[in-house]
Amino acid sequence: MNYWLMKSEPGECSIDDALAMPAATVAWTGVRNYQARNFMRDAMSVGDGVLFYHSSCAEPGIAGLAEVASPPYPDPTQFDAASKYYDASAKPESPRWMLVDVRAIRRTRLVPIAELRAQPELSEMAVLKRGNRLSITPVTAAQWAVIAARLLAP
DNA sequence: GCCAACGTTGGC
DNA sequence: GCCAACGTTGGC
Repeated sequence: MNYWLMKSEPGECSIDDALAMPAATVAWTGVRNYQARNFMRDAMSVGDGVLFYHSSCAEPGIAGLAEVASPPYPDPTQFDAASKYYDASAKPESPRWMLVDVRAIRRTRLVPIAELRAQPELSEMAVLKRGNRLSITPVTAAQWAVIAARLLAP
């Protein structure tokens, strides 16, 4: 079992949007970074824990808990000429972009990035590293435990 | 809107 | 394969 932090712009898909979907599940479309793709394609397993993070918004931070809900499969938006994620070089017989489904479990209080930075135990979190731009980053079991027990406890 | 940081592109 | 230019991310 692994743990991940996945960024979503709430204007595109917030934790509440995800919870409102059938089975509270969304296909994680639109990732166009190879490192992030490789995490989904090669390293994720169904049931992995996910911190649902709101980015590029007024209050960036952890907004909910989720889990990986499918094996990897081709991102359908890469083949859709009408999509902003269209990739003309990707063909159905040779897909370039893979994704997983993510099932939202619950909304949490908003844990701002500044609060994460204030936790010494989280100083090595990939998402907090200087210059980080990855939309999907690994979370260690120890980091997950700190967040779950201290920051997200009722 | 600013800007640091980093990924990608493409000429050579 | 190098590397400058460009584009994107994302917090502030």
